[in-house]
Amino acid sequence: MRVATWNVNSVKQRKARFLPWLDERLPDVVCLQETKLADDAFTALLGDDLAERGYQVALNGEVQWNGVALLSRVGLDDVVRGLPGGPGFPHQEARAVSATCGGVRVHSVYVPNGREPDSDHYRYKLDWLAALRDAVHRGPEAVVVCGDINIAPTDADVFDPAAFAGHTHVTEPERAALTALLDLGLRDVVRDRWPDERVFSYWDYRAGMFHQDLGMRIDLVLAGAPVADRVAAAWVDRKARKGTGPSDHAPVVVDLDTAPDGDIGPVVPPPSARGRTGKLPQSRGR
DNA sequence: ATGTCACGCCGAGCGTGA
Repeated sequence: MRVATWNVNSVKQRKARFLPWLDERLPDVVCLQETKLADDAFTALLGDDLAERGYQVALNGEVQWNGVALLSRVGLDDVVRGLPGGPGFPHQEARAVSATCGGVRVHSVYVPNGREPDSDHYRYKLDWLAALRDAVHRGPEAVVVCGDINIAPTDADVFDPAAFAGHTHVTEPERAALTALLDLGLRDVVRDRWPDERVFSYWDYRAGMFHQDLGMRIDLVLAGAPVADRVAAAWVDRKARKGTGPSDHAPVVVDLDTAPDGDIGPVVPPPSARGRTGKLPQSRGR
């Protein structure tokens, strides 16, 4: 089972990059962040394209900012939108959606940026992370938290720690909030796979930062032990950051080996085995 | 001192967010 997460920075602006990427990488589960689109507009934009490819869709979007999605072709059950009891700014924003896909509880999250240390938005970020921890804590051990976490776990996850001193994404309270989440038994599977490599997932659009590989690793896949033990590959898809019209984030891709009991969840037949339209039933999720 | 994008707004360029 291939799980991918990608902050697309507007799915409307990214459609021409997203669909070819989907057809090349063929992920079974896709977590999207910063879709920047209300749910009806998302469905109008991509509903048919995703149904043709066998994906069910769970959405939590809003008109202008934020927005997350969860796509799955290995089942999409028990969808939860948002973080129950989570904080707002001031209202609850569209930053989380979760569902059970192929036997794994999958969370697609877009953690608040924090803007400036000790700002209202920074405190909101810490509160939001605490609510995420609570939600994961209440759920099963077979869990994966995927998304734009907006925290560089260590100084090795930024191109120059000195350049980030006093800024968000690297402060002790943010890292402590991430550690509290990891302490539930989650593992940062990309760092586990590449312990000593320079691995970034985000590069500012400005100043040729990508070209110089001056980035940060803030898009993470955090897996509970039953999932982390199945990781066969974990990597950042830098190719998706190249060329024209990219997001400022690259996708993170994780392959899971077959579960110990051999249950890989519902299997979607290939297009040739489908009906005349090549389409599968749509998700009933809004 | 954001070398960039993307958003709404309603018709262009500005304020906001990252």
